[in-house]
Amino acid sequence: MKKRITIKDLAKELSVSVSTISKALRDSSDISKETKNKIKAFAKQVNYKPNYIAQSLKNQKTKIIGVIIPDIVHHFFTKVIKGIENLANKRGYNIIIGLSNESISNEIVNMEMLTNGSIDGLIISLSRETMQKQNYNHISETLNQGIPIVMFDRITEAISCDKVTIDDKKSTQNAVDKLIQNGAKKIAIITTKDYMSVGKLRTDGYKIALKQNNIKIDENLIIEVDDDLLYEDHLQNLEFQIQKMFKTNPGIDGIFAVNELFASVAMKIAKNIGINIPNDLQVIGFTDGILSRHASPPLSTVNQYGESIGEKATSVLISRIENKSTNNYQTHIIQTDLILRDSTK
Amino acid sequence: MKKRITIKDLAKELSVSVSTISKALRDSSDISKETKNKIKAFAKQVNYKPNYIAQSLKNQKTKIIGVIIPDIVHHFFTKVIKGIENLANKRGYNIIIGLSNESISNEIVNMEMLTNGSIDGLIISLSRETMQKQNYNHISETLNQGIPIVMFDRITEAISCDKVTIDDKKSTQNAVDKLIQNGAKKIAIITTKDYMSVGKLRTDGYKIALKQNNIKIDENLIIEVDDDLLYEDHLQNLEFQIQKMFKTNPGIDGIFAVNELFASVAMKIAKNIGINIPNDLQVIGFTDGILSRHASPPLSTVNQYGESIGEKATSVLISRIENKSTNNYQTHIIQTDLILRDSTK
DNA sequence: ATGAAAGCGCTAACAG
DNA sequence: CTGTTAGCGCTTTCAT
Repeated sequence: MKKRITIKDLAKELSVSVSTISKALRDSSDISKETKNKIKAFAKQVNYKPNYIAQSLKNQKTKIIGVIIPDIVHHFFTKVIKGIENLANKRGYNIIIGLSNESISNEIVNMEMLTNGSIDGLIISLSRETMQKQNYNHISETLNQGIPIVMFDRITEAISCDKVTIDDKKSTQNAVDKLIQNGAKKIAIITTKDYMSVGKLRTDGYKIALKQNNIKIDENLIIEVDDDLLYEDHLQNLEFQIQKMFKTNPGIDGIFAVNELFASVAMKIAKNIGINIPNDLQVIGFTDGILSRHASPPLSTVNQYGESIGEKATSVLISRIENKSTNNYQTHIIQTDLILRDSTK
Repeated sequence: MKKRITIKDLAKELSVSVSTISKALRDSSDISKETKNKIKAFAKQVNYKPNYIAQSLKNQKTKIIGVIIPDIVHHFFTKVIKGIENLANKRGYNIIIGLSNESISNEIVNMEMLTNGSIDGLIISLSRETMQKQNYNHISETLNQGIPIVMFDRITEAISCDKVTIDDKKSTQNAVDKLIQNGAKKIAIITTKDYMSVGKLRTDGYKIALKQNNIKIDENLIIEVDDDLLYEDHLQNLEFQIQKMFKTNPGIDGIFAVNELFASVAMKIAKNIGINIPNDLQVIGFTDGILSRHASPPLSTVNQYGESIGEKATSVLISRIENKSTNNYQTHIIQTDLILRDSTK
């Protein structure tokens, strides 16, 4: 285990000052071409690597982006991270990841760890509990500290900052429209509770689509799944709710689900009851993940382009970090697509 | 945007020295209880937060663990990260994530970014290309720099360091045994190329199980899927290979697949050909992901306990970091389980 | 064109 | 018990 070589070591070896070394390595016009070349060559030869921490302290920037998400075992978030990491790396940034596990206290702890000098900016998707309690103090504090934040997916209007999201309402409306065009008359939506921005918006989109097609809204067909049901361990519960839906509302011929899990569970249950998909029942999900592609039949779904969301969030954040541009925050809308597979006609 | 408050500010306000502040905040026995209380109270009042970067520079440790994985859009890795993040946070560490995207050059770039002072230790699962080229210089260099490394899943014997893995051979053997006990006679394995440590080991386990049960090994039943086929975009290719397998080897009544994707694609194709699962064909996969649970029929599979792997890797790494214990590296084997669902009798 | 020196924020040895 | 000081590795202003 050899000691790390520092600028000081180089200076000693080459009998110049540390400032000369530093400047030469950063290509300062102060230094003659000759000296620069000599120093660079030597640095490479002895495999000198600058210490990022020291640079960070001096420059007051770490070239690290913090990313806080509710859950990593989730195809959509994973895609977003991939987009973030990809662009961040290209721009010379690393990403440090914190998981809130849908809990506000975890979210806060993570933010505190990260905002004590470790990161230049933050990309976050709020935890469910945060949205539920509508407590965003930690967010505004961080913003006040001068750390730029970009929110995505789980966003809130209560905070003014850059945001990247999709048009949940319109995307849902399009999907439900498709169901209607395909002949569906009795369309259910399987969604989440109201306080989840996305759940609410998607439900709105569903209602709009029905209205515009003169289908009257039947509240019995709006299934708001309990929170915990999002988790794998609560699958039985989810299944129970969906089973109940089919039982109490015979004749459902279309389902829009706000995520692919709900959609594929609904398909499974429908098939068990003997409902044929897509002939008797058409289903469209949200988020094009592995489940959608491998469900049987393959699930038609709204593709969210998670990687694009991640990339956009990153580019917005980096320009905020580097330009220190003032206010006029924007909400960027990323395009979605309807991918039609065999769960629709 | 208020300026961050530093120890110096506190010192000025309270008319004591910075060292008194520093010591008081770290509960040094040097300082009187009174002073400590006063200082702590004041610090809290003005919301003082230590600057991690400065601490890192001074202490020569960052309390950050680097994690490099081949791909994040992958249930298993995601589970491992969850385990890592969870334990790391509990122990006061953050994790910084790098994705190699299965490429050795990305892996190297990421490692270089991280090992220039940013991290105290590294957890890594090697990229496919790295294993293929058997080029581990970047790994040994990092080790030489004194940065501890823990490898998991995609490990190599060529490097001596701590490792966390499962008993791939034995796990596979058990699974194949089960197939045999259930009456399967003509069992195929869908695996990856030899240079993937896990693929090779699992193939070995398969062979052992057959041998011990006096079934002779038929090389035609060992399907080594091309590398690229692991990727979603190459699904058709994967399907083609599997179709061919069924065509050229009629009467297959058992399949062991080294991951859940291969297993569920195999099931889909089999069903299309009119093969009944599990009556005519029993299937067992590897890694208990979302696909397995939602396949139809639900897939019997070897559970890898990714979170446990992540936690173990983290605890080993942290004790290495904090104890600077010397050599005698260990390879830790994490238990696996056979989860029986409806794809087996 | 080069170097001396101050300082980023914090810690810790040493002195008093 | 408290303070002075040096220093982590690097950047940058200001002299020379």
